[in-house]
This record gives sequence, structure tokens and C-alpha cells, in this order.
Amino acid sequence: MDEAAPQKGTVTERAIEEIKAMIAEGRLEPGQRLPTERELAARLGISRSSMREAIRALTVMGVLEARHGSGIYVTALEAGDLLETFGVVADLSRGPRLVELLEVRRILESTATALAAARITADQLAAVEKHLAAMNATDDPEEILAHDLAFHREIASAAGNETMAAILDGLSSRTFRARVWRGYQEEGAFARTRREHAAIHRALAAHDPEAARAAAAAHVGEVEEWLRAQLGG
Amino acid sequence: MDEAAPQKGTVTERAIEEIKAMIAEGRLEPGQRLPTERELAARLGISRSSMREAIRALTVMGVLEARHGSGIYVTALEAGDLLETFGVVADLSRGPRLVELLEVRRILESTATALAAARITADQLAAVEKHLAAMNATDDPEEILAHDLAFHREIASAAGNETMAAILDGLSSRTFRARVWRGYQEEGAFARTRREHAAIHRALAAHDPEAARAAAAAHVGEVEEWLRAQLGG
DNA sequence: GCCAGCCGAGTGGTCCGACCACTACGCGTC
DNA sequence: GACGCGTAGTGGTCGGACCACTCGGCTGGC
Repeated sequence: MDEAAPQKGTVTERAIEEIKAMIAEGRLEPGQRLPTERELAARLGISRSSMREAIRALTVMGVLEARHGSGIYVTALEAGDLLETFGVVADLSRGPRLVELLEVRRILESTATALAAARITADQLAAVEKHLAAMNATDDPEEILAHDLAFHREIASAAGNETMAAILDGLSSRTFRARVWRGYQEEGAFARTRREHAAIHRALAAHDPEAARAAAAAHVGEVEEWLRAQLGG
Repeated sequence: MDEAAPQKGTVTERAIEEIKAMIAEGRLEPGQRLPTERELAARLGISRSSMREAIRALTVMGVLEARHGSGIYVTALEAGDLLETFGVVADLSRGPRLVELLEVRRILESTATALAAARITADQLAAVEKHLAAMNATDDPEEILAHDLAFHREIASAAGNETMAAILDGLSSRTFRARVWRGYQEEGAFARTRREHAAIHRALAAHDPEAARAAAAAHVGEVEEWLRAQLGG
């Protein structure tokens, strides 16, 4: 019938492209359920094993979601779904690449904080303050890190760009920060971090974008410079 | 013997984490060859099928590279390898998400262009000019788009941050731009785009970071505003 | 002695069929 | 009417078989 398959690349890659195209062209809507693995495989004329590999790849990328016993669904395709893999990049980057990543974070974080200063609501500001207080009230590094992350996430969210917030979240992923912090805290940078956070909060409360941008840039730049020095000598 | 497996999640997910951990902890170096699929599967006590799904997922993410008949290798783990999936995000984003993505691009592109203005060498500037000239010398939309992409990639590269360049490359991926351009060009924005590119080039040649930042921000912002208007009404 | 070509072992790529684990829905029971 | 059980159907896992390709060593001729 339709043996026009050009045979480009592996069959699994073709399957991946096929499903991506279905979504991009609107043949599959976010949240919609896909045909079963067995039918998808039959439809493309490939084995279920190959189709499963394609589905797994898209699942890991956050495009699809497989529910055991129920079916395969397209995710909401929101920023958070698709940008989760960004954390992997941060986890596997090393050396000079890590500094570059931190530079990207500095650029985005400073802009996001500036935007947040202009737009933040009272409720959002209260949430920021909650994490700031919790961060200063404990000595458990684990807990401090968690509230630190939430602190910045809340700010990024207040900037009104969920995509940017998701990227920043990935750039500040757990292992990434933990790795850098390990040696950083030992140099008494603890107090400095606390001061920087206070400065950021002050700028947000005053709705001062320029001050917020400067404070955020300095905050990230601090770590950036330290890391650069570590690599240099 | 060692039945301490906590059984969290699917076996494939565990395999993915296992391999990622091997790389993150330095047990696997960039470029190094992995054991065979069959051995990896045996080592983790899972079937080859499941292991293949894990490998496929990591391959798509740009962490691993499978060479038929030869073996599986860790990629160089350079920015380009890992951030290739970023293009998928751009391809699948729609509506408000697309505007947010463009906003992120505006922020990064303007900063990258400003950095490039300060650091660009004569050779790099010549490369930029080459694409600019080629872009203005043809009417083929396909070719224009290609040179447009190369124009910006060259600039991002001159900024000295390969990670940022890779991200911008993903944000400007083929289908992403083609999709937006389709309707954009019809409104006579062609001449305006050409003027904006000229302004960017002028700022680069003059080594004027502030002018470069403004020109790049305006260039991206132009498309951003148009897209925002499309969605609004 | 050297080089070209062949060839086989080993690798990833694909397929098949079976079974397990879980979910969802309907039917029967209370 | 609500509850609970059973069953059909789904994704998850497994094992084995075969194909397509790569690469190194071997063989043969020059």
C-alpha cells in the first residue's frame, strides 16, 4: 500500500519524530490520551519494543506521561514539564561549563528579580518573606538549601514568566547547588549570603527594579567568582 | 546476596539514574566507551530491553551516543550536546508559552550581543558580515532564514559563552522561527528586519556594548510584540 | 615484505511472544 | 443506592532470536 518510508535513521527515531509531529501539528492535544503502545506500533509498522523506546524517550523529555494500567497521555506541555531535563544539564556540567551556566543564571535571575520588584503582590511578597525567615531560623544545611531554592523560585514566579522560572529552577537544581555549596560555605560565606538575601528582599519590598537587579546579580556573581577562582588556581 | 534494591519506580528509571550517577561521579569520562548493553543489563539485574530504553532516553538527551556495531559512548558533554533538546521545547510550545520563550531569548540575546560588542575579534566580525551580506543578497526565504540563524549564532559565539550560545540556538530552532515568520513577513517587516540587523552590526563594529544591547533587544522585541498582538486579538 | 581484500567475532538495532502489575469499569451483591 | 469483587485491557518486564553494521586480524596476492 504505502511503502514510501524513506528509511532514514533508526525506526525508533522515526517514531519519535512522528509523535512529536503529531503534537506540533495539533493532531494530539495536551492532556489527550494516545492509542495503546501495541496499536501505535502497528500503525507505524514497527515492533512494540521500538515503539516503547520512542515513548520512553519522550516520557523522559516531559512530552508524554505513561500511567501504568491506564494509558499514555500528552502532558500539559507547560514550561515545567518540558524544562525538567534542564536540571540534567546542570548536574552533568563541570569545569568551565559550570561557570558559563552560572553566568546564564546570573543574567536571567537578575532580570527576573527586577521584573518581580515591579510586579510582586503583597501575597507573593509574604511568601518570599516566609522562606527568608525559615532560612535564617535553622542550621540544618538541607533545610536551608530547600528554603533558599523556594525563595528564588517564588521570586521568579512573581516575575510573571513561568518559562523563565522553570529554566531558573533547573539551573538551581538540587545536586547542582549542593555540589557548589559544599566548599563554598566553609569560607564563611554564610553571613554574606544572608546579607545578600536581605538586600534582595529589601529591593522587592521597595518595588525598586534597579536595586533588585543589582542585588540579584551580585548574589549569583558572588558564587560565580568563587567558582571561577577555584578552577583558575 | 545483595537484594537491597529499594524497588523505587520502574527499573528503566533506575537504570537511567544509575548511568547518570556514573557520569556525575566521574566513573565515566566524556568520550569513554560504556560496557555493552548486554553487560550493563546483567550488571543491574534487568533485561536488555529495559536497559535499551534507558540508553535510548539518555541518547536522545545528548548524554550518550550509540554507534551501531561499535559501542555506546559518553558524549563530550559540551553545551551543544546537552542543550539540543532545548529545540524541542521551542517546537512544542504554543500560545502564551511562545511569548515567554521569546522574552527569555530577548534577555539572553541582548546580553550576548552586548558582550560580543566588547570582545569580538576582526575575524569574527568578518564572519558576521559575511552572513549579513548573504542575507541581503537573496530572496529565497529558506536561505535568508539560514543566514539569519548563522548571523546570530556567530554573535552569540563571539560573546565567549558556549552554553549561552547553545541555548540561543535552541530557542531559534528552525521550525520555531519558520512558524513565526510565516505570517510576520507578510506585513512588510522585511525591510525593518534588515535595518535592525544593520544596527546590530554597526554597534558590533563600533565595539559599543550598550548600543548592541539596545539593538538586539529591539530586534527580538519587535517579533515579541507582534506575536503578543496576534494572541491578544 | 607489504598491501588489498576477505571474513568472522562482537556490537547495537529490530522483532516476537509471553507473562506480570496495575487500572478502570461494570456487574452482581448487599 | 452504595459497596465490593472480578475481569478486560493497559503499560512494564522479560528472554531469546535474528539482522545490520563495525572493526580487527587473517589470508592471499603482488
